[in-house]
Amino acid sequence: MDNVGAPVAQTRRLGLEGSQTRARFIDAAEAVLRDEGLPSLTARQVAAKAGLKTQLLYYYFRTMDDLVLALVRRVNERRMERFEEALAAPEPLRALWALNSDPSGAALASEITSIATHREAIRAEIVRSAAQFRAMQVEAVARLMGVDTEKAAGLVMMAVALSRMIVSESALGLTDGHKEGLAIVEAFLGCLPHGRDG
Amino acid sequence: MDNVGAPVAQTRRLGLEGSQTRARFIDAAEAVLRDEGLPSLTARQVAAKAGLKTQLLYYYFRTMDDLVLALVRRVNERRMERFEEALAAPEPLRALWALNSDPSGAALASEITSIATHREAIRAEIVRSAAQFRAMQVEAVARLMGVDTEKAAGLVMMAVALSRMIVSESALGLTDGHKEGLAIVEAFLGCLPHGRDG
DNA sequence: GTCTATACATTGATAGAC
DNA sequence: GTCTATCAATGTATAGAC
Repeated sequence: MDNVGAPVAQTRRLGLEGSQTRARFIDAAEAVLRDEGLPSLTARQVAAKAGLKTQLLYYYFRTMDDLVLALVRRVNERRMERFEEALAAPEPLRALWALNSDPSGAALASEITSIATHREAIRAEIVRSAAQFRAMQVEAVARLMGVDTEKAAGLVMMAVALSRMIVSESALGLTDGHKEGLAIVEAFLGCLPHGRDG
Repeated sequence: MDNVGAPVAQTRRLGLEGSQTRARFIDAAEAVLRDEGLPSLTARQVAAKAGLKTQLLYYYFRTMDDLVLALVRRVNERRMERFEEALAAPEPLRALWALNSDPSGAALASEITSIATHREAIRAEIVRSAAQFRAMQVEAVARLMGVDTEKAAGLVMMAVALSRMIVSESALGLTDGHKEGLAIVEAFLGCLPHGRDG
């Protein structure tokens, strides 16, 4: 009957998941990660971007890793929502391509991949959500294009790889070969708009 | 006749470019960037990896940005050397594919892209060398495959994008769709080995 | 829920002795 | 060329008042 209802390994209070202030910290973390990059994703810089005190961040998140984890989960949730919206669009394949070609989403995805590569504590969550999203895209492409899963998997790999590279290079002002690369995707996907490059 | 041979805006001494100790710092910076990522690319961690004193780093490089710039230049020089070697190989296209699929090279390229995205002072050098390398690959592929420059540019974009994504995902233990994506590249390149995934 | 105050490690960088 | 000593700024994180 000892310690009934008492937190055991928790010394500090924590804010609730539904809190709006908590969401502001996640918003700020997303903006910092997208605009300034992983090395700038620090408690002080996130708090500054949110217009809140640094110490308040630790009321809502036990550690910085917890904040990053919350950010990763929210990015994935929103991506899933946008994926469902794309499937419901008049031209789902074109909408899926647009989703993958969104510069802000691609920048975030790139930074999150970087986190997965070097931060073990967060890697599993990122890998899990990436695999889930990939599988959903493959299934959708197979259905929409009427091809088998293997063919769809190859097409998705190619389209995602190409769109990521084009977006990240475009952000650097490097556009050589983009038009030509897209021509190949278009030859495969058939129904995509021409002349697109970002 | 004033200030002949005297440094004007330089308050601190600097080591020579040819120095072996300088090279050790660049080696260490490369290892840290590849293995630990950009946030760990600090003067102290680089010096620790090199087995040298942190302050000695500032004898060879005015700032950390100078060290990163020197690293970027050296990575590019070595890549050019490996590119020339690939062209001289018995099967140049296969050798070029292997060069682009080298995990250690791809990891470095990914981190360097991240630097280019967020550090203006270094971006120009990275973009310049990337454009140069891309142009050389396109020219080589056009010649080796007997296709025009535009077709070659598209193939290079696709192959580079796909190899980068496959390498970076493999490092995370994510291999879904890799086999199928490579099957498409192989259909285009024809002479590449089958079943490769790294 | 938010604040002040604080502890303590690490950061980039410099000065000057040897 | 390498060393010791040092700096202000920033990093994560905590304690406790309000």
